[in-house]
Amino acid sequence: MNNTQYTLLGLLAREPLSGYEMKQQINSRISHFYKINNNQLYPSLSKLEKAGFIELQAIEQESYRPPRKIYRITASGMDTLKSWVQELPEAEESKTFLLKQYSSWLLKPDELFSLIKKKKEQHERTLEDYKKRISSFEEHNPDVNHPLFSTISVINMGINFEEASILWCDRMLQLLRKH
Amino acid sequence: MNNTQYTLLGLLAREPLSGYEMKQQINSRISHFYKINNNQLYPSLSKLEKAGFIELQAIEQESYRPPRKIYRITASGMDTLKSWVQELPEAEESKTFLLKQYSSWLLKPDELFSLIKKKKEQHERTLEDYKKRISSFEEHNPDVNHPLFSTISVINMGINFEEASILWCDRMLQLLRKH
DNA sequence: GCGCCCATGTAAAAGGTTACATGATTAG
DNA sequence: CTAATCATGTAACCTTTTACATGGGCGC
Repeated sequence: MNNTQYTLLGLLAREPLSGYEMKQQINSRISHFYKINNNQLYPSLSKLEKAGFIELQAIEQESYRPPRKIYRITASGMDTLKSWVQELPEAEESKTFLLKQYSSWLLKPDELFSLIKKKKEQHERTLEDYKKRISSFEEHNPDVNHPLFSTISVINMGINFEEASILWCDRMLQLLRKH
Repeated sequence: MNNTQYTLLGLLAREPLSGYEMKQQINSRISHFYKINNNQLYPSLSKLEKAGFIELQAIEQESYRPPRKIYRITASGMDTLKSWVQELPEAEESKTFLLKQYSSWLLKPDELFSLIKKKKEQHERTLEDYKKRISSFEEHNPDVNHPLFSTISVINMGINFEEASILWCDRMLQLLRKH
């Protein structure tokens, strides 16, 4: 099981869909951080079906058009998806975290709360690391055409990302405290 | 030529290095967004050498240790790297943009300025897209265990990222205006 | 008539991960 | 005596990208 297969499960957890519809949803709704092509889609569906995580619900035929194979998720697929969502990915796998969050509605509020708390701590550690690195350069004020200029600006981008992530975690934790 | 090969060129543009040293630098300095392993490293070095973008500077042998092959970048390698850095990657390739920025010191200040301006516009477009999407859900205040809750929180994460990126672009543009 | 949409799928290639192999030295 | 470091490299596998194939209907 990989990100692609879990992503398909995540869509089917919301509603039954055909392969074609899943591709459309991925390439529109979550296109800013994930894309899929036919060669990942159709073999992945076959694998998920063989593993018993999804099953054919119906084959729709609309006159002249090619038949649409509508899949639905099974109970075992739901369980598999849920335990994947619950695992905190490594710090550098930001894509994976986003994909998991897309199915975070499957978790109990307190499960989601503790997951995001761990996520926040992860970002705080990375932020500390960046700040340590940049502090050793702080005195220098390098010219634009010195390598150090790029080194510093890349670290600054990292700092901005980590701060944005921490902000998001805080907002989520606040929201979840109300429940 | 792929990200891995350009990344190696980017390191050699700063100083001559052995393959082992390149791996160490990647897995420490820029580890938060890029990693490399032996099977990418050594074949890539061979390819870069055959293409004439890098060349052997020396083979250092320190008594008992294995010999170190020190590479340096060629003029044609420098040109290739520079034109790669100058191309704005697609919006979803944030990793690639970071890798390019690591060698942004190669560009003239006004070249870098216009690159970052384009980058900022890209993020503003994506941000608008996210805001449009979320506005259609705004009235709803879904329960934690409704799929819409996850949809909204994922879009919110996207908004935070885009805003952080725009902030970074603004800071860079301000810095570059001084030059 | 040309290209796009629908809807499934496959083939080939490129890119990336994990694990292994060598062999001397040093730190615990 | 075990594990780690230095330094190169290869083998096997998994993932991802690009391109192709079918075939009716629709817009220009």
